[in-house]
Amino acid sequence: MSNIKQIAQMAGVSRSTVSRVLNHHPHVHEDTRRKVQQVIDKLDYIQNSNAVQLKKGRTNTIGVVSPSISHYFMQIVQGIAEAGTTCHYQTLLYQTNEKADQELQALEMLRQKRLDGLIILRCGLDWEKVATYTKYGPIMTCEPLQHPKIQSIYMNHYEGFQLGLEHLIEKGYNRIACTIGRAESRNSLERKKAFEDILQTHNLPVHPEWILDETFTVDDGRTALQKLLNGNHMPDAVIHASDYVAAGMAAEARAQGISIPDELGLVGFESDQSDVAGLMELTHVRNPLKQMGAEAFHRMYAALKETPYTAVDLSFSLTERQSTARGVKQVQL
Amino acid sequence: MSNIKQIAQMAGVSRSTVSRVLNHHPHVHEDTRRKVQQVIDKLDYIQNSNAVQLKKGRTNTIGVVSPSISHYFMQIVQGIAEAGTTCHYQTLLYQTNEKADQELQALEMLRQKRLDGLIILRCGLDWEKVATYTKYGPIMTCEPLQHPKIQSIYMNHYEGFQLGLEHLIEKGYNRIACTIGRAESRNSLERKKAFEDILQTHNLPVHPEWILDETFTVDDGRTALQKLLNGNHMPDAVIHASDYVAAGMAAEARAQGISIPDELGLVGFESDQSDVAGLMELTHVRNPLKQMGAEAFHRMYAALKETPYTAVDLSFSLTERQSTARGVKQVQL
DNA sequence: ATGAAAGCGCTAACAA
DNA sequence: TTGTTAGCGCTTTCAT
Repeated sequence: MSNIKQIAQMAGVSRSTVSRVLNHHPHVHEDTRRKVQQVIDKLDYIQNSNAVQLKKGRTNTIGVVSPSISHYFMQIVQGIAEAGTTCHYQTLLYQTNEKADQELQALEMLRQKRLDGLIILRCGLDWEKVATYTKYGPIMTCEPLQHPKIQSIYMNHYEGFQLGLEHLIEKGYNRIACTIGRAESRNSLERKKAFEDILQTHNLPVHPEWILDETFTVDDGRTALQKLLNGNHMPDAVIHASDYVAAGMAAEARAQGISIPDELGLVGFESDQSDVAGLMELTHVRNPLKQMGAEAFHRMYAALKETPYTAVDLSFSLTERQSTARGVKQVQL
Repeated sequence: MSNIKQIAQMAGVSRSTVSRVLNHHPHVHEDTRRKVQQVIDKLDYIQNSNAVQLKKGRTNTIGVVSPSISHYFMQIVQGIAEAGTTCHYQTLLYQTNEKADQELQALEMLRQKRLDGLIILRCGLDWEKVATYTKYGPIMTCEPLQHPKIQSIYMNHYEGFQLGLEHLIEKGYNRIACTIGRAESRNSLERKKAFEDILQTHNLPVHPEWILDETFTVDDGRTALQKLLNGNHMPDAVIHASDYVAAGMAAEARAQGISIPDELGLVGFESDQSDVAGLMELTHVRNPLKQMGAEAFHRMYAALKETPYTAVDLSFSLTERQSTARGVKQVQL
């Protein structure tokens, strides 16, 4: 392994000059530059970045803390990594499996200066504790959070639900139910609020029994439909917080002989770019996760460079498919 | 930020002694150790790993080159990362999007000593070129490859197809077709060979038109069924190289009023732990990707430590569901 | 059991 | 424009 000293010797210059060539400094004579470059090429020399980093006090690496490698989070990670690459930043992924010790490990890496900054997608740790690490480098999160020391890049799910609801209403559905995920999560509360607000605005009924929480899986979707069927009133449409739940409800509806979209309209919510909605011909709202990751990185970059940065607004989008195609010839699913 | 010098001063010892405490060396007096440790704790000191790495000449980090963040590859990555963590190794993910420059970048990281080793999941580069980098650290791949300098951790897909085929035959299907992916990929060739071998062994017909290649998506599965229906002979079962293709065929069969599993048995192939097979009640063969990742890491670790290691055999498994449940009461999907 | 000192490979003030 | 020099923070012989 060659080093800067050897290059200097062979080129007959000092190490500083080699360093200058390496770092594209101005004020290096063209002849010298060329001579040094020749030796560099000949020896196939490359900088030892440990040494560079030690000297410069940074690593051009940011860490990303993710609870899992589900497509949901990986979309965000991809956004971060792609944006990072263009700015010559590495992305180091810490998959925690929601374990506190894994989360702490990532924080410690920041402290050890192996990371210039940290983006936390989800974290079980107390935020005050996390905040104590901001003295070692900037920390951001993609969870909704209000904290003076931790920036939050986060989408308001109110708007996502609003988009889906307005689509349903436009299509003429007027007895609308919804499924949300964890009852008490911030996203769910926002969805619930959107649900109530939008329906009220349109003078549509809001039945408490039409808000079904703790729904996550395909099976939950099946069960949810049964609950609705056993209730006093049956809605004519359901908006979901997940494509999987929507898919489950679609499958169950088919089993029960309920026609989609005529008797029941369905809107899913894509949060992981699985093909489920396409497979089941489900209209759904899309969460721009990759853009969110890119946004997180750019904010991190600005913080690192102490550069001003204006946050970009991210928005949901809706893809219309068979499950709300009312009045259109129904294709057999 | 405190450093070893400060600790040494405050504890009234030399830097070497602090280093010894830090690295749990023997031959440190218990009193000294305690005294030093107190100062360390008090100052909230932590090693600068750049300096440590510079000194030791390694980084305890291995790189993983993946073409995408699809669940398929991420499963392998997760296996690598989990195994790595237990051995105190970091995993750095390079998502290449199949771009040569991204692949090269990962190789360069190895050369720059930012990585101790590299695991290449997929790579478009010429393997001879890749092999030139083995002088900077061990390189392994999860692609099938015979190369003196690059180890390959790889599963024989012959066995996977065999498993599925034997299941179908056991269930009494005897006119079996198959879909494979890219016609000329190594995996496909192995699958094709398995298909021909197993059927011949059981004296079952092998129609060339029952081998459908270039099938990847849900839509391909739909089209494949139509092709079969338009052919001279209709099989009574189809084994697939992908759950998505199988799902598409299932959906199309339903649309055509073909009963699954009675008129048509279906076996999928899970290569990415999506829920598609579950959603569509598909029997399928599972690829143990995570274990494969773990195996790759352990081999890498052995190479790094120059320790002998015996390769572990990985095997496919089959999950039986509705789509081959012949003779069993059929559940309405 | 402990310390002194050299050096890992590099960068950047400062001097020339 | 180039060289000299002093570190960055740490580990590790070699003495003692």
